[in-house]
Amino acid sequence: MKLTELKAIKLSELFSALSDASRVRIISLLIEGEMSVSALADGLKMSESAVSHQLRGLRQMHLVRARKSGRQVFYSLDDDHVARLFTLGLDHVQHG
Amino acid sequence: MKLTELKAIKLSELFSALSDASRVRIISLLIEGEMSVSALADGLKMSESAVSHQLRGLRQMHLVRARKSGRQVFYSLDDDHVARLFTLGLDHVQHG
DNA sequence: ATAATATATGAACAGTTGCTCATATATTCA
DNA sequence: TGAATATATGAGCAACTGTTCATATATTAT
Repeated sequence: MKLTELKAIKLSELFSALSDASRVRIISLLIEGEMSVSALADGLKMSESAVSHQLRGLRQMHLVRARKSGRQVFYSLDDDHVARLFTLGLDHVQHG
Repeated sequence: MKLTELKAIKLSELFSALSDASRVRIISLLIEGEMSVSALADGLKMSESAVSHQLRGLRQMHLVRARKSGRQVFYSLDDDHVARLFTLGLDHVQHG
């Protein structure tokens, strides 16, 4: 399969979004449903700042979307490709 | 989905293996079939040293396997999870 | 208005990454 | 044996990453 350099970069950027354990754990929680920044921070025992920084990256990659409600912001997965990549990868890690 | 820290790390390591454009391009060529280091270097216009360094990482992640023949080493994808992750990701990049 | 809460953001810093260059190892050929 | 070829590896370095800390913005409550 011949890949243009641009597509190779885009593809690597997509995988980069999942290339950190903190982000993987964030995704793993969001698979259950939307969650606020502080709920994520609590659940992952990370600082809210660190979570917020990571969410920004995930947002920019269109892997998550934000919904603001009052002073909270609820994040959820942007589309099902994300969950499919996640579970396919998990498959490889667990068995393969 | 509750992930242990260990699985989160393993999963992020898997995605890290695909988080660089050079490695993505290597995988894209290996999807066609096995290829020697120098053929990869030629096809990708990378130095053989750089390709070899990247192949080592991919080998350690069990994404590619090596077959030695004479003084050449032919690399191929280690299992089909790799190709599936690749094409699913490409899907997301092209449409989604 | 002021204070409190939830999130976002910038700077800075340690750790990591991917390359180049030099060198080492392994295999083939003369 | 010695030279040539194919690949691997280590050091070194510039670029990137993920966190913390301090601060900013936005919303709600008093």
